[in-house]
Amino acid sequence: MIQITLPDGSIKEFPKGVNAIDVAKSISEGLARNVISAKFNEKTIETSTTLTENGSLTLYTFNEPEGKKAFWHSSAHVLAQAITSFYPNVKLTIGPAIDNGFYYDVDLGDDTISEKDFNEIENKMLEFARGKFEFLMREVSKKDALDFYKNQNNQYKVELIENLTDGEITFCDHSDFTDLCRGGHIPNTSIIKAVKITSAAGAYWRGDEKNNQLTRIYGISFPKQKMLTEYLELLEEAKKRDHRKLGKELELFAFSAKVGQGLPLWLPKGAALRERLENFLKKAQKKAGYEMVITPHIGQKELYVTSGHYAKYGEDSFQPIKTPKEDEEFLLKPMNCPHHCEIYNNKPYSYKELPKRFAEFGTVYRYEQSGELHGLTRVRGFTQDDAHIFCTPDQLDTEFKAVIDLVLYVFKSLSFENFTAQVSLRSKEKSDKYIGSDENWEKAETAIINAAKEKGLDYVIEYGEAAFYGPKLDFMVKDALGRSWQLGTIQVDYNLPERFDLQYKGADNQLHRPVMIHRAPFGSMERFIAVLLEHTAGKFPLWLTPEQVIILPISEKYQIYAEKVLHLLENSEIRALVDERNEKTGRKIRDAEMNKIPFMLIVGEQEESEGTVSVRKQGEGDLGTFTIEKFISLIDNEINSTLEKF
RNA sequence: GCCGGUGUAGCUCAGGGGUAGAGCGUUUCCUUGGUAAGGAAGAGGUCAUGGGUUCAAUUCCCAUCAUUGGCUCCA
Repeated sequence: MIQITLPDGSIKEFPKGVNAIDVAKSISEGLARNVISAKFNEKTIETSTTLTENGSLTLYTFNEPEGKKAFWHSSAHVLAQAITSFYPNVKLTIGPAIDNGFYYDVDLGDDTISEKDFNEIENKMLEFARGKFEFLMREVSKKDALDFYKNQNNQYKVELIENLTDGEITFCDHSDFTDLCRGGHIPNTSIIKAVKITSAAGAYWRGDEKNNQLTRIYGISFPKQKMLTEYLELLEEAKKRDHRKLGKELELFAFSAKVGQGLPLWLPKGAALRERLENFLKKAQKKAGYEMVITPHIGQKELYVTSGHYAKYGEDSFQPIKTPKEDEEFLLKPMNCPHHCEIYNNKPYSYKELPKRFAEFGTVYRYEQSGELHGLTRVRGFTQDDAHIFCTPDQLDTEFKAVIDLVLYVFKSLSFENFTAQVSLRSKEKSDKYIGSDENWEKAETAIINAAKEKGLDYVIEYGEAAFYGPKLDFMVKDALGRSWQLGTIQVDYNLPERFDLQYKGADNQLHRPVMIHRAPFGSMERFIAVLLEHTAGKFPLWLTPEQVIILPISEKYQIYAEKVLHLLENSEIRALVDERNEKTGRKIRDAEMNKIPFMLIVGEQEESEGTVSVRKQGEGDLGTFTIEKFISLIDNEINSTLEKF
């Protein structure tokens, strides 16, 4: 007998050789039916794996992430089987489960797969799934494994196996299909009831663009048809929140092929929205001791040679601007920091004057790869809510934490609760990507990690995500489709102060090197507004929204009263407009609801005679009759309750 | 930049080798109304751009541009 500890702490005895399904059966038949994956002593196992020693066992159904992973990983095997049946010469590479589904990277040689083929792949997968094939793991010697794939001329699997240790190599068989596999499957293929191939895309072998490009086939599968339908509906819903669609509908921004790709045009409503966001941050920054500065959009090439940007990005960037004077070259600024360093260099500083905090809504231009451009989230010209703090090494910790507070304040004011704090460090390998000494890097990395810890941030560490001059603390927020975007960022930099020879005079009457913090709570106005649009589905907080109130006269007779109400609201700094169209009230209400204007004021005979307004709240309905003063204070209260002071 | 998809009216989209359609919006007229679409008539398109094939191209082919799903990249 062996003792199995279950997640609730209970210990049960079983004969040696039981498997996860047997254990599930001992709990309930229903659980046994739904168990699709298991973990034994923190190791993922097959549900059929025989257990021969004491240990703790966790059972997973499709409802748990671990269950989904096994389900989708197993589905990837079936996908590979289906692809192989259509393209016998295909070379399989890797096929993992991902957050939403799975993919398989394959080398199709001269063949191609397009959307037209998805349907028959899905049908084939379901046909195989119905065969109720078990996933059977078996150990294979390194030699046999290599021979198996050398026979198939599959250099990819050979490369994978060469990096594995003999004795730890396993194959998985189901039906007549075999794949190199580490394990973690569902009991059999018949549990896969619904399959959707979602897209096909190019992907480089091992993620390196110097390697062959493979075809990546994405799919998702479910144990119930209904779940697939719901998933597809969810995707449709997410599309409605797409900032590109909302930006067009709400007339916030636009692009023009003539102006150029990745260069957004801000329309009146969008520009006003952006201005309000800027003012919001300026106010908080003023309290936090920042000083606004303004710098030009271009700078001499030499400036970026000094900063190191030219060596790093020069080739792949907007090329230098020439002037009639020979050898004179300017670059569009890709960053504000070099300019701010020169502002610091404008005069000598005593340690008593530090920290200096220079802030600027600085527009920068970066030649992003054409395939990387995406709505407002990835553009070629954008405005950073940038600031650079120059401080003594002693002040670094306090300053860094103060910036974290500011970022958290900004996020809270805009209801971004689901962000991830990411400590972005150097990659452990490719060190030529970075400038500066190891010593400085270590100091900077330690400073960031300590500050994040002390502030109680729930952070993750990502290697290889640092900027080339220093590590970062990034605040990541997801868009409607679950893609992560970096918004706020704080970076510690010991390098640029050296490159620009920044100094201050210390208490010892000696010159010292200041430390620099780069920070942008929004990240960029463009990306921030994009993610904000997707989060709110266009229903911005009242203080931010372009039009707060729309006045709906019941007929043309009440137009004059409507104008009067409008002026009263405008006098109280409320953004309002009158719907003076020749339409019925029902129609005006519908349009205002669709346009997501937070408050509708219906005015007719009754309101005119009483000097009141009839208030309707978007998405909620009739609130009753208010005097204008009372309505104004309703608005003020709502704004004050969402927008705390910094 | 690479691998796919897409580009038709202001917007969303249908169509298809013989130079075009719907809904919404817009304009005009009727209607003057009370909490999610009142009625009628009209205007509006070099079918992204440039080549090619064809008696004939918006439709097929190629290129370019833009856009889009990924990959790579992201100061």
